[in-house]
Amino acid sequence: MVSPESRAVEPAAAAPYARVKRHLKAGLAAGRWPPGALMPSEAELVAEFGVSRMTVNRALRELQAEGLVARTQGVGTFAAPLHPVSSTLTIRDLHEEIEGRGHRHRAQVHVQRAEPAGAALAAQLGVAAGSAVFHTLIVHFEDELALQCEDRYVNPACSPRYLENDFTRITPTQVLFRTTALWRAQYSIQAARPTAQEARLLRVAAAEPCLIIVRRTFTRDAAITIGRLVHPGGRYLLEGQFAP
Amino acid sequence: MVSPESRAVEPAAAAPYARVKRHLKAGLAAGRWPPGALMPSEAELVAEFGVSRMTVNRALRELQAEGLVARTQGVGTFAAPLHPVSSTLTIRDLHEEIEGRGHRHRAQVHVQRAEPAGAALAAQLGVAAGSAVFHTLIVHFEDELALQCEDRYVNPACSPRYLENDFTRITPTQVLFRTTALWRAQYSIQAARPTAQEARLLRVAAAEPCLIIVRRTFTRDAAITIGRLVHPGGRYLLEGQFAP
DNA sequence: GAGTGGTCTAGACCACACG
DNA sequence: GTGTGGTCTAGACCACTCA
Repeated sequence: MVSPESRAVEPAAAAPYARVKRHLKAGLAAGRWPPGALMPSEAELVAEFGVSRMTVNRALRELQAEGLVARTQGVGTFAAPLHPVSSTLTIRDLHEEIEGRGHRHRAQVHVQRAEPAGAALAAQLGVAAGSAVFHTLIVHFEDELALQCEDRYVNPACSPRYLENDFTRITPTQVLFRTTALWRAQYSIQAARPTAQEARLLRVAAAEPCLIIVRRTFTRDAAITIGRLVHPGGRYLLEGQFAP
Repeated sequence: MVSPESRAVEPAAAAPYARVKRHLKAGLAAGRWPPGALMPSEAELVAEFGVSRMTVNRALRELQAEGLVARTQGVGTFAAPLHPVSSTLTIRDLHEEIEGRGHRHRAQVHVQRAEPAGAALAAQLGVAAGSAVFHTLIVHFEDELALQCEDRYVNPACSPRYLENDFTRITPTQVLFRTTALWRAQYSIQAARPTAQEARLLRVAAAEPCLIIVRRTFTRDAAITIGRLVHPGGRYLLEGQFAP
């Protein structure tokens, strides 16, 4: 029963499900329904907004997906505790990031070959110990300043032609995105000193604090690659945001 | 037309929308529909699975929310480029994290008072320069090993009774979660040397690489708090996962 | 049993993009 | 115009929880 005119009056939240969502979000932000509190049932919202239950259900389902409410069948909908603050961290391709800043990206390739895998590496990549894996060691520069040392091992089964690329023109990340079906990624971030080799390649002091990201990516059943990304401290900042 | 018996045979994906979703996810993982490829339309999936359009629509909408497909009205559904690999990074409350490992958490409170805010800090917290803000400086130990130095400023308007807490018993994070309606968080992560004071408090060498997280949280319109969390390198590892 | 969420349907109207 | 996704409805059946 919403006339087109009334839509024109409030274009910000034309869709009924969005209106319901916005109303609930605003209430949560305002501190009505403190964490754990029982929120209105679907039936109540149906009556309040004069929409169908499916519409209300969609609003609540999306709030649940966003982690703002918790729902239990047979019990009700509750304001989420908000405890585990999960943030979205975007790891962009370095080339895009540098060019995005209007600077020039240059890559220096130090290693690009197949090597027999040691036991630990073979286990991590899920290949037989001693079998050949691809290895690249590349230093990325932003306007002549070393920004990242990228030491990467690739499972040949996932990207057989990996080594044929010219890594001064395309980054390993880009290659792997294009040739494999990424399924899962796992990473850890820590601060540490670079290895002697890394310090030399990055042209920093051996004691320079570095941000070290170890990242493993997988298809559904196999490991694609494991990479160690070393950034000189102060030259790199990971940034993230979280908004409900 | 799915009989109850056929459900019993495959309990893993009883719900039709989940079956459609699973089918599409599997196809994406298998490399059918490479990034950018046009995927089946809603009408085609309706015919293929013998379900209603709303059901198919829900499956596709959820895949879109998960970043696996991109949809454009009037055009179609496409396999997502997968380019911006966003990962979910969970910053847990330190107390829970330590206890979760079966260790003991102890907090040493060095500063707990109101202070006049300098210009820069006042601007970040959105208060008048020189007005009082709450300041806590706390070192967190895991079994007598310093794990984090937490230097935090709090907007008094958001948590007026902040200073009344016993921070050896409850962490600032917990207090703020309970007393404010968190709305948005923004953080940056980098590797650097600790300040002289931080090194002393953490009992590490001045040159020890540290993982430094600067985190600001906001309600909808005001800044709640800004915190600088310093972790001695090697004693802390941020971990994250990304799975479609 | 009453109330809750979980899900599905069959049809509908709309906005949009493209040839 | 045709095909696409975006959305809504009115009703339905089910599973679950709690008193």
